[in-house]
Amino acid sequence: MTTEKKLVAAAAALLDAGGEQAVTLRAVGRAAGVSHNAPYKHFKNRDALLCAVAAADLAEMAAALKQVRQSSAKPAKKLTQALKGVIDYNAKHPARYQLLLNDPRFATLEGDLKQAAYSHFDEFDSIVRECQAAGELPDVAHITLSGLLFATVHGLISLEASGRMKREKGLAGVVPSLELMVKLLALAKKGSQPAS
Amino acid sequence: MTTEKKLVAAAAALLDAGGEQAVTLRAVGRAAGVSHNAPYKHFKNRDALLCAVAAADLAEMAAALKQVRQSSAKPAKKLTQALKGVIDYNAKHPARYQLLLNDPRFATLEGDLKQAAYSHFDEFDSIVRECQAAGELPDVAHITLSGLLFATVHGLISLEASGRMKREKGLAGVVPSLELMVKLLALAKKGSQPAS
DNA sequence: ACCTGAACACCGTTCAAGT
DNA sequence: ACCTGAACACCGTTCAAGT
Repeated sequence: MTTEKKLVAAAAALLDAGGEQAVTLRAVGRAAGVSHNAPYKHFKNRDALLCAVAAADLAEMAAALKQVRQSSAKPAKKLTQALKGVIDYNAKHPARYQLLLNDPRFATLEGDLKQAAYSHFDEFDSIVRECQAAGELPDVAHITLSGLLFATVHGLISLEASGRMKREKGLAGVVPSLELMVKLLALAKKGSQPAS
Repeated sequence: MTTEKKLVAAAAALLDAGGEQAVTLRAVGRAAGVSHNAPYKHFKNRDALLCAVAAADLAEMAAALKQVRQSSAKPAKKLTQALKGVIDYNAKHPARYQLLLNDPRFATLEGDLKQAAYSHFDEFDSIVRECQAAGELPDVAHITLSGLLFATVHGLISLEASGRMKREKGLAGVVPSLELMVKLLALAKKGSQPAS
C-alpha cells in the first residue's frame, strides 16, 4: 500500500475511533509508520487529508448505491435500500459521515470529492426515476425530488446525531419518519391523479 | 452587562466573523475585556461556552417562532414563515447555525439547551397542527410530521451549506425544494381522502 | 466571588537537511 | 521524490496568587 493510501486509511480509522479531534497529524503519522509531517508530502495540509477521506467514503457510498440500482429488486425496495444505506453509514462511521455530508470546510467541491459527489447523486437519482416510472413517486422534476428525499434522510440523521430529535419529545426515529415520508409521497402521487 | 453575557456575546460575534476556529478563548477574553482564562470562572471549558451560545440562539429562534404562531396569518402562511425563519437564520449566522443544529458535541442536551430545544420544537409543532386543522397538511401523527418537515428544511440547508447540493447538478435551491415538499404534502392530504 | 499572569502539554505548519 | 528532526507560533487548560 502506498504511503498516501496508508495516511488516508489511518485518518479514517482515527475518525472512527475518536472523532475528528483524534485525527492529529502526529497520530496519523504514527499509525501509518511515518513521521508527523510526512503527510505534507502528500497533502497540502490537514484539511486536504480529511477531504481525501471524505472523497473515498463518498466514492464507496456511490459504489454501494450502484449495486442497489443494478440489483433485481423492485424500485420501491431499491429506494428503501438506498436510504437505509445512508443511515447505516452514519451508524457505522458517525464522524466520517459528519465530515462527508455536514462539513462546510469542503464546500467548494474539487477534484475527487466533486467527482464522487456527482456520481453518488446520479446513482440515487436513477433509483428515484425508476420509482417514478413504476408509479411509486409523484411525477415532479426528478432531480428536485431526489434532492428532497436525500435532504430528508440526511436531515433526520443529522438532527438525531446532534441530539436535537430526541424520542422524549414523542418523535419517531429516523426509519419510521422516512417510512412516513415515502408513504406520503405515494399518497401525493395518488392525489395528483384523482381521475385514475 | 454581566461578564458571563459579555463572553457569550463575544463568542457569538467571533463565530459570525470567522467561524468556529476564530473562537479562541484568548480572542473571546480580549473582546470581552477580560483575560484569556476568565471564561473558566463562568464556564467549565470552551465547549460549555459554545453550548451557551447555541442555547441562547435556540431560545431566540423559539421566540421568533412564537411571534409567527401568535400572528394573524393563515396557517399555511405561518408554516412558510417558520421555515423561512430557519433558512434566514442560517444565512445570517452560518457558523452559529452549524453549532446549533449540526454539532454532535452537545448531543446530550442539558439545562438551558434542552429547555430551548423543547420550546422551539413545541412552537413549530403547534404551527404544523394548525395547518392540519386547516386541511393543509395530512392527518398523520403531528409530532412525526413536524419532525419530518423540520428535518427536511434542515437537511436542505445543511447539504447546501456543505456544498453537496450544488445547482450545477440541476438541483433546485432550498426554497423551491421546500415549496415542492409542502405542495406534495398537500397532495398527500388530497390523496388520502378520495371520497371528499 | 472573580480575575490575572505564568506555565504546561499539545498541535499545525515550516524549514533546513538527509537519502 | 520522499522523508525526518528541530523549531515556531498558537491554543486549551491548570495553578498559584492577587483583590
